[in-house]
Amino acid sequence: MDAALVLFARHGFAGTSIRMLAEEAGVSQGLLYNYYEGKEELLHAIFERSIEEIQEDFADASEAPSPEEALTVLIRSAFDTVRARPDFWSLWYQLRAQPDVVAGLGERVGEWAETILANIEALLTGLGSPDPAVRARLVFATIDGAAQHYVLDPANYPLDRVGDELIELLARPNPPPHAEASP
Amino acid sequence: MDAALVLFARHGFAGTSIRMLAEEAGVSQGLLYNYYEGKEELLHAIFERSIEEIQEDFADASEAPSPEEALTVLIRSAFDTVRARPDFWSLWYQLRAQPDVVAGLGERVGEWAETILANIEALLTGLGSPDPAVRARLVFATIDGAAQHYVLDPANYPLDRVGDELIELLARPNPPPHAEASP
Amino acid sequence: MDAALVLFARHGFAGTSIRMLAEEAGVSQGLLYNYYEGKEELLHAIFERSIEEIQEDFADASEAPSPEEALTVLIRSAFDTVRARPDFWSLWYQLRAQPDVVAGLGERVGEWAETILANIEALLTGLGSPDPAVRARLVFATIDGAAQHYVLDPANYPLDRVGDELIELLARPNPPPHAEASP
Amino acid sequence: MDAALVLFARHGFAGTSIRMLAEEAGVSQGLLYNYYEGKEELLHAIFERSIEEIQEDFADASEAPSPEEALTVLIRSAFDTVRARPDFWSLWYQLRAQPDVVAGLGERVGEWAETILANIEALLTGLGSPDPAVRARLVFATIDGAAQHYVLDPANYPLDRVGDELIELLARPNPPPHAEASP
DNA sequence: TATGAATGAGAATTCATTCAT
DNA sequence: GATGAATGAATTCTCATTCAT
Repeated sequence: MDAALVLFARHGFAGTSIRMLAEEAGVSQGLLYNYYEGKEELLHAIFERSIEEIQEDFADASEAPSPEEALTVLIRSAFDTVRARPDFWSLWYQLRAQPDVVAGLGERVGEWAETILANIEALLTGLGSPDPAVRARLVFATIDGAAQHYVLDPANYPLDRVGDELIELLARPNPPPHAEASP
Repeated sequence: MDAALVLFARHGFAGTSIRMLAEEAGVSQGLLYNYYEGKEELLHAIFERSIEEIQEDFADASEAPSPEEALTVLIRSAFDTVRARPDFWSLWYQLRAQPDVVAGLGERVGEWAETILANIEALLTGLGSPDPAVRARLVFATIDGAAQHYVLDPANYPLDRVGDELIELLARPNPPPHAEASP
Repeated sequence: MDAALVLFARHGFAGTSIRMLAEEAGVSQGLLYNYYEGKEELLHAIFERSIEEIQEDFADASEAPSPEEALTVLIRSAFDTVRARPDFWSLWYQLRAQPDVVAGLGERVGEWAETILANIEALLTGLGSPDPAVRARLVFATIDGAAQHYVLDPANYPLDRVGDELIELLARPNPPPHAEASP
Repeated sequence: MDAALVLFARHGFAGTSIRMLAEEAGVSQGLLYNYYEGKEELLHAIFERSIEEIQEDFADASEAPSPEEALTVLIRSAFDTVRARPDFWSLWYQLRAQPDVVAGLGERVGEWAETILANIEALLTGLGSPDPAVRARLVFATIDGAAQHYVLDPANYPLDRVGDELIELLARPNPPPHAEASP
């Protein structure tokens, strides 16, 4: 699975052949079929495992004492999971636009975006954000974009500092509306 | 090329066969080879054309009177080009992590990220941003993330409102440092 | 036809495509079909023309005053025709072992070997050769072999001197049998 | 490889398709690619094997006690190898004029002509031949020509008798020059 | 006379997959 | 648990040929 994840991430799912997979893993092609029914099932297995791991990464976000800290934790753990599993995320970013592949991946996949978005929105509401729906999308877009930029160049991308900046900017309690009207 | 772009975006480059391309375009498979040496060259041609179109989309960003407005124009035109060519951007988002594909695409491709990032950074510097390098990455990440979220669901994603929010938040002149210290 | 002959000689008949032929001749592929019904017919035409030319090369062999001179003329004209049309002979040497190609070339082709062999045999009989049938094959083999060696390296092969040597050795009247038994 | 050699010899290299090869060998087309990277590599393998076999055929030529016998052995073993491997020689005679095919066949191929020629020349020098360079070419041409004529019609061509005649004529010690001047 | 768009058939090649061992 | 021989289908690509212009 590790070998497969690397190849899928690098050459795409359709661009990776069984021969490549077997070679990278150092086994015969036939052996793959003792463990997985085919390429799709292997992808499936990778997703099952990765989703569980990712859920662990995100597990403790809800225990934070304040929405502010919860948002901070959420952003940090998002970046942590990207750093821990760049190949998986790279693969996901490639595949998520292909409906036929996503469809074969089970229902849970693809829903996490909605879940995370809803979480962010709830937290922003808790923070008194004026337009939490739109701002949640903004935060989510930033997380997603930064994650990808990191994945494209892990050695140089300052993921932490971008994360801190994002938290600084958006995970702060909003001033009450009337404060804005002050001259 | 239009037919190919649609299929590439939907099924991925490797996941689209010559047969599919010919069928979608309503021609014989052989005819494709009269115009392109193969799938790769077709992809190449799509990129050449799209890059030119995109450069037009971004052409007038530098003529804005102030950094504030320039940044606004840049963000808006980024979202405009995504709205105008969602299939191309979807394809690019799928392919940009595959080094062998990107390598065959010419030098210009892949450089635009650096160019845009540098532009943003320069404008933020002009706006007096405290850490323009990091903040530029933040802005760019947000643009990229939002563009992808839009491309994944163009019918429902509130791209404009996210864009406005981003501009509101970040394309504003920064208050001089001592103002922050006020209680 | 000249262009085709060059390509056929260099890449073989089956190894030469219509596209190559059209390119080498500097015309469109379609135009070829205004003049020839197809690749085979083009080959046919090349053979028709070449056979006529070759028959002219050999025409005056029968007018020689003596078998000795006739054989000399025959050998010389054989080498002359090779020198004049190396591409054709190269092509023929490639194709003559392929029954399906030879079959499509008309009856005359392939018979010339028998004709030449019979001529040589008759002349050798005239010269009093002890075993004209075998010796005719020897002479013919030498002509054929030398012709090919010349065709493979026209710049360096001493075709004339090999011809002279062959004439010297074999196109001489044979001494009457009893002379051999002397001393 | 045996099946391929037969087909290559009969229909030419370019004229033999993978399908024909697979059918003749009684395997699927795909299987061929488990063993050879393509038609060219198969040809390559055939040549590698054949060259080794041929070298064995010629191995003992140098141990002959006299140049006369050595030349006899050389001619006989040349004809032996042709008789033993007519398909290979037929194929070689078809291909040797095609530079691109020969180029892909390794350095050894194509050199044997020079080697054999040099051998013959050395032996003829040993026999006191007046112009060994030219006469060696004559002998080699005869061998080559006769071999091809045999290959074109193995059932009827009197290869042995032609060989004997050649040996009789040319593999004899040359009389010292002054003897020729005797009346 | 000449072109180039177009095609269908076939060639070369890759692929996912099976199975006996 | 592991292999490698084997396959059939699909994929990429080439080819000879046609035809409207």
